[in-house]
Amino acid sequence: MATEPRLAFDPLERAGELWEERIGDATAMRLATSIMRVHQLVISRLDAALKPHGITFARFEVLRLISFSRAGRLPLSKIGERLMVHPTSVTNAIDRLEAQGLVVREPDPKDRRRTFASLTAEGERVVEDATAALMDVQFGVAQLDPDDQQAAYALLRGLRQVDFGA
Amino acid sequence: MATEPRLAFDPLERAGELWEERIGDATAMRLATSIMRVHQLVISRLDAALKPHGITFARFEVLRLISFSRAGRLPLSKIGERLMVHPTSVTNAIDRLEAQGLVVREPDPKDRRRTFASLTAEGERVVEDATAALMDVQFGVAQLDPDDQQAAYALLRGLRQVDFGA
DNA sequence: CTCATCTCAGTAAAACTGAAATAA
DNA sequence: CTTATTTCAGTTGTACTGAGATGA
Repeated sequence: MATEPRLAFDPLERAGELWEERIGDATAMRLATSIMRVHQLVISRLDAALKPHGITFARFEVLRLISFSRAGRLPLSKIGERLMVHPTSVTNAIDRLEAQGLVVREPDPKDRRRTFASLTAEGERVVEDATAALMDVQFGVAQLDPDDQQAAYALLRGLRQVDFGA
Repeated sequence: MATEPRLAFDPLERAGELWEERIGDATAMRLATSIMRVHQLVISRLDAALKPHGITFARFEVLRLISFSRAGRLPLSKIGERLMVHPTSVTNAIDRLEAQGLVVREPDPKDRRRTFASLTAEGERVVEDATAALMDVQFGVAQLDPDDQQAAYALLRGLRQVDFGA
């Protein structure tokens, strides 16, 4: 995980200071590098919490999305759209989940280009257990109190304007 | 990049609503998923800005760190410590940068376990051009004004407590 | 001896590109 | 015909594990 060393100073803060000495304003650079680091920390916490359940966070998101669907199944294209991932990434994720016995593919009789994915009984069990495991670690953001979690979400939302008609 | 579809609604907001209907409080989940998405967007903006210069953001960070060093060179172990990446990842990054002619390895005569990395003339040119390119795109966080960039950095810092003696 | 530094070989998960098959 | 959906084959960049060589 490469998180052990724990220096006496904050490496990102230090990088920001050097940047300001040598180059200029470091505000944007500090935020960008902190997003990189926070992502790395949070994803490793989530994947560690999910490891006993045999899935990664990316696959959890697929399972959770299917479990939320009204009909209990979703076309792969819809999964890619909602999760904002490439079609080939969906194919790959469903391949792996199917090999694990957590989802099954079914053809759509009404539109034979389409393939549905739905959860197996085992998939339903895993998604429930995985959900509990993620809530136990507060989704890797436990160091912030709920007000700050909400505030951080609202601020980061501005960086996702491409995701909604803003 | 998988950013084109641009739905009429925000998929993360929708996921949060479903979570609250079906499971419960979605505050932590919303922040965690938004960190994943924002990371994906920012890294793709940074890598796109750097592509004409032949490097990724991860490699840019290595070049920038070396260029900031007093002696113009750093032992690989120091690079890994400051960038908080695994030793084998440093070896790999330096391998690639060396193959590109942007850095050179030199042995440390005082401690022959160590290897220094320093920039070539071409490496110095590339890091300056790349820095300008990143500032042109405001490090991929241009959608936030500087006050919000600063506020977001401060909030995210709480998630990095493992990085400093907090 | 232990410990630090670096490298190597191999693995893994994810994202991408380009191209194709199928069917609406 | 064009377009949508999914898949396939292959590549890339990164991170990891385990092991080893070297030397302080």
